[in-house]
Amino acid sequence: MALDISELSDRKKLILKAIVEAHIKLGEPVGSKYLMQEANIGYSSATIRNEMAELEDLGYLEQPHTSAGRIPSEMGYRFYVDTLVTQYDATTREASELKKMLSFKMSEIDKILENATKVASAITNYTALSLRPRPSSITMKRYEAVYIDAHSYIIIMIASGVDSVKTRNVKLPYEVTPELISALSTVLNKNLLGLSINDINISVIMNMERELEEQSAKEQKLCAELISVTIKSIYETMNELGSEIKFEGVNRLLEYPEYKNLDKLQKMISTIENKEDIIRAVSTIDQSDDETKIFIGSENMVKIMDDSTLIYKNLKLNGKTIGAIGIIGPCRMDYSKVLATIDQLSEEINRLSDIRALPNANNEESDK
Amino acid sequence: MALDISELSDRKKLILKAIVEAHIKLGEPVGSKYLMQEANIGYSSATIRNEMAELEDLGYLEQPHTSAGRIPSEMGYRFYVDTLVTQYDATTREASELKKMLSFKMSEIDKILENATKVASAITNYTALSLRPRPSSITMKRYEAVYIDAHSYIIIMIASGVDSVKTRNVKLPYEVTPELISALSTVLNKNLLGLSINDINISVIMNMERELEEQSAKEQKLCAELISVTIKSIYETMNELGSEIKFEGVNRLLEYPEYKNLDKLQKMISTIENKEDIIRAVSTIDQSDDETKIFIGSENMVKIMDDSTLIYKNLKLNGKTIGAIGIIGPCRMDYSKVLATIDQLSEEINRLSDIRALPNANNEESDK
DNA sequence: TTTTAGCACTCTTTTTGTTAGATTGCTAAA
DNA sequence: TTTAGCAATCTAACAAAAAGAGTGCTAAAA
Repeated sequence: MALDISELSDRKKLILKAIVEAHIKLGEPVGSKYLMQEANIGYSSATIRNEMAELEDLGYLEQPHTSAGRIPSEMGYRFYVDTLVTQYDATTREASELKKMLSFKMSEIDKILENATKVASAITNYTALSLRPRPSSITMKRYEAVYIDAHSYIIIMIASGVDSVKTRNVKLPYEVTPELISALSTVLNKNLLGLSINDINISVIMNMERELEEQSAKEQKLCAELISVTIKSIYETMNELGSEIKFEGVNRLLEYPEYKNLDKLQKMISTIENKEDIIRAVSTIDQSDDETKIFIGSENMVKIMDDSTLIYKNLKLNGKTIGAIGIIGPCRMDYSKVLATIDQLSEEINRLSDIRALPNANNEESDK
Repeated sequence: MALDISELSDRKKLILKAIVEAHIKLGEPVGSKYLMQEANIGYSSATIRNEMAELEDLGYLEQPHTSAGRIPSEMGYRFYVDTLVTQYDATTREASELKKMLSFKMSEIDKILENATKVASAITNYTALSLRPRPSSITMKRYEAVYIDAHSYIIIMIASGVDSVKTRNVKLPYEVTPELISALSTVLNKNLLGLSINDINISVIMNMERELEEQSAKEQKLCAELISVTIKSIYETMNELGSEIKFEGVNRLLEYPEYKNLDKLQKMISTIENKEDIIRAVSTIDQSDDETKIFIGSENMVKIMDDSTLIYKNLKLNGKTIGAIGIIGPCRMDYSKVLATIDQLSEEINRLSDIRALPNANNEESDK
């Protein structure tokens, strides 16, 4: 099955491309007669038939049943996107609309991702998703511990690069004072700024315990415990921050006949609702990778998502990966349009940095 | 059509009840023969037939077509839940499981609601939803303003009753100092504690402006603007806090034949995805109401949700409404089970207050 | 008077059969 | 090497028939 691309003649490529595009357009198996008449292939249906038979032997096409036309196999789609897809030419109208939709009152990372997802889903008419950056790449640029009462305080964390603010409520089985919490603030900022989840090791923690002890003049055990629960909270927050996934336009799935099969739809919606599977699938992708990734059908994807394609790209802002955006739909997807939309979106977001630099009077929410 | 309940003979009630329950179980129209054999009604099918014909005349039953059995009309369901439903006797096993699932490491309101929704969906096998309390009933017990840089600061708000913490990032077109932001903190806490969204009026705002001016010794215009954007953020946060709605188990919809109709399913999923419609529908319910509300079919519900039932109940913790929980499913719903589950859940949550009172070592996240 | 058995009638669902249409693969001719 | 033509295969669509379910009504039984 592992055949060189060079094995395909130009005519085979032409025919394969025509079949994939016709199938994307119509959603039905395409036959030799249709190809001869509608696609501009200068051969008779018999010739096309022969080529199709060979393409099927090679694994690029499939035949649902004897008297049906051919549909592309996963391998066929893969070949199509890898070599044949002609870049979709986003019309100027669409591009400017996209820019308008995106630039609307945004600055905070969650907002950008949310909006990008909405725009992507609206323009492509497929289900879109967004992901936060991986936990390992998240660092904080500021910590703040706020005393609530003798048995609880709040940690506020501001993530670097993006203005995302997270808070966490910590309850304690022992008593603390406002002074101790304030000292905790100082220690956190002194020791943890810029550290990622992997950088926070025992020696860092030990050091923090010692410093808190010195600063607060409280007993060693109390300080150790306070640092311990605090670190645990920070750890959990960083993890969560790195695995948020959001969907937009789930209902659009229903517009495509491939999900009219309720079993498939059921599985797809479960996958979307549970999220973990998709997060795991996407976690294999290098975060600094600038390429648009395409997973067709069963290609190392979540097993449940056979027959579906995920197109996925990391988003950068000021050179830093702030997350990723993806589109999910049937294998029979308008690849050129989706690819163009995703590329353009990521470009526009990159360009947003200029807007962000300007101070402005909009208040932006930080959490939701 | 507006007939007294007293008009129904006991036998009619018996038969109506049997029909509703059989239809809930089977999902199909039920006929006289089935009732005679399976339900324990001591009459012949002919007698049952006569009664059924009369129940149909009275509006309690419907006949999809001549040779089909009867299905309950909305009015039939309504009568069933109002008078006939025998309280589902949650087995001890189920009850204890429920308690176990609920009590797991919870204290923060979001967690409680999220968990309750999951449990409700899992036990009933329908789609569950949760809502936050209405904006008008939300007050804050603490404000904290944290200086970030000359052009931005963060407001932290802690909602009363529940430990829900919200933060908001505010960007400014003019410069501020740490001292000014600290003064802002003081002013906020002095003036806004315990005030709901409706209580914050012009005179409160004017007073805050004056106090901030005195405290910070900054120029009047700057103080006025700072108060203004801050109030705007607080206002938005309170509003958001009061209209959060979350769903769990959407995929379960697909298990019921009434949603096999893709059109209906499509509408339902859109409704769920857009949320506003449901929020609006539920907003009509008195928040202090302790009753379990049942909306069957077209009864003053979102128009899109014809053929579906929403069961809905406010949740209280320490006597205060902390939100609400609901179940959505087909009209043909296992009412007794759903009602029992919801009632039991709300009771268990009420009882959680005891657990909450104890200090404990768990840290609980506050935002997500 | 109330209940029930029986039966004709209606409508749906399932089955079966038939036909028309689509598409292929193969063969033989161009 | 390409193409025309044709038999073979399969599906989709339609129609007709049969089976099944349930009712309403009538007349007999309790």
